[in-house]
Amino acid sequence: MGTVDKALSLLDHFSRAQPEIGLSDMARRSGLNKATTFRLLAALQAQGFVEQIGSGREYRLGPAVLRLAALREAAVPLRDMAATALQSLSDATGETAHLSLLQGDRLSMLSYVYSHRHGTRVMMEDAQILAFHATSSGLAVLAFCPPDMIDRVLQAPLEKRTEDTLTDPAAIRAALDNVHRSGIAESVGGFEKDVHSHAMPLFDAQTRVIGAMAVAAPVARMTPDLKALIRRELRHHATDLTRALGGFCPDNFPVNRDLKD
Amino acid sequence: MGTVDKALSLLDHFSRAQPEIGLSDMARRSGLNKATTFRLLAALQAQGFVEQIGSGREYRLGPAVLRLAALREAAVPLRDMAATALQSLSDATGETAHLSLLQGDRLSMLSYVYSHRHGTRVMMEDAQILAFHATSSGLAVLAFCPPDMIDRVLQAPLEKRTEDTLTDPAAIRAALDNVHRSGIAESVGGFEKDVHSHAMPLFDAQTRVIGAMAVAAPVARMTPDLKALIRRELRHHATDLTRALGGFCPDNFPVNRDLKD
DNA sequence: CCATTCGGTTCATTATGTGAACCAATGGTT
DNA sequence: AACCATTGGTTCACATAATGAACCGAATGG
Repeated sequence: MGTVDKALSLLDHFSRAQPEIGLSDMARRSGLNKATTFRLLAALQAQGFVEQIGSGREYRLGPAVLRLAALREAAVPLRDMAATALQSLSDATGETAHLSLLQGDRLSMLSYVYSHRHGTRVMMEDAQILAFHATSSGLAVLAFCPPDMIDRVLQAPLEKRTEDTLTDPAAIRAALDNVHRSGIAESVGGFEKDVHSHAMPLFDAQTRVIGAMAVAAPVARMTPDLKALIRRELRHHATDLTRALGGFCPDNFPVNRDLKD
Repeated sequence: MGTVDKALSLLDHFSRAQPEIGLSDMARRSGLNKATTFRLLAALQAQGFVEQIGSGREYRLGPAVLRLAALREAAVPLRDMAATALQSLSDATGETAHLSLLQGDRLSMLSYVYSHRHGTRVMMEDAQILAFHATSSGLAVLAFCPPDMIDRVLQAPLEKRTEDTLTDPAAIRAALDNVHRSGIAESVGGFEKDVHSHAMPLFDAQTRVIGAMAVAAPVARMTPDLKALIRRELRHHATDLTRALGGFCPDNFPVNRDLKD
């Protein structure tokens, strides 16, 4: 692995739960030598990607990322488009709609919109990393990834989030086949115990998968009617968004195959 | 310069005017070898910091920065940053530093920090609403507001807080012109009789004004030296905070116009 | 149809990053 | 107060990993 990769991958250890990380801690998490970690952090700090709280204290993400994000948003108004698409999807289904983006080998949540139709709803966490095997979004994306990436993902340890999480590679591959056939991935309680979610992949101009759009509903509220509604709306909104982003569904994608599978 | 620094500094070449940059172009701008540039961009791309538009096309900022920005936002609330910036500004000047935020058509104080250097100091009131025409913060913000908002503010009744408060719309517009030229607004006794304050606007990622940072000193203590110090420090701290918040000064902002730092 | 671009690749050279060991400082335990 | 286990940070001999001139094939375009 190159030096730059190591430096950038340090940034991945920051999360909502761990917004600040000390030097030794960071070295431990990343598996790098402490001296190496220090120099990498120093380089990141020099460019404003991380900063230190006080004097000789922990590191956290720096202001440079805000600047870059603003520029990215100015160049690619994806967030705006996603927001309106999610709003519409959430309105149509009465459930939580969210959108995640594939970044390298990771899938991270970009944004979400709640519906206010019901007193209960599935809550989302900002900028969360989604496991491929445990979420509908993950399955939707993985199904259309290159085979070598699927292999890579499935040979890594697969965390058993709940008792219903799929962790057997063979079972997951079977699920991916299903996704390929219907274009929609489904996960019942794989991530959170009482969440039933559907997801559909999004594609770029080269018909590569770039992320997924999903609807998450409480298991208790799921009925055949709601399920049909969600699948219909999801199909509609996801293909619309793919098109709006200038992307195309791949040839083998069951775009208008049917509406009730 | 280390490899990581070089890689990260590539990202600095993206801007609003140049959101997409080709490989050769990037090599030229950065002064690095084309092969080096390629490998650095590849590393950045692998982590999602840049992405390529089509097939073999230009590079632009990638989605990873969005994720990091979201985490930064969650980890570092605006209030904290304001507090440290104000503390530093107050320490540097020996006077009261405060920060106000534009909320709709009102300017409200977010926080303030006193200096303990002198026995007398300008006192602030929590969450106070600041009149645009009577305070340096108000003038600083108003100067960079859209014209229709300026009109709205100036046609409303303008309270004469002290005998020195500007209430003539024409005089205020003249003051705004001054602010535009120097980037700093000044008010002597306009709000409280013996308060001399300087303020500088803060901007968001869309270069819209979001508030102002200010230093307030007793009129009796103001000397040419102190004034120069305040202007210098204010300029420094305000632009820093704007950057730290991921914002940009608008093009017409006199960022480094004068003042030897 | 030649001349430039472009993005991307190769490979010998060496500069650059690496990590075990080592500080000095801090803080909790006894 | 002596102790031990931490912390963030530094050093330096060593070898890995970055470098850049030259090269490629594919688009451009005059």
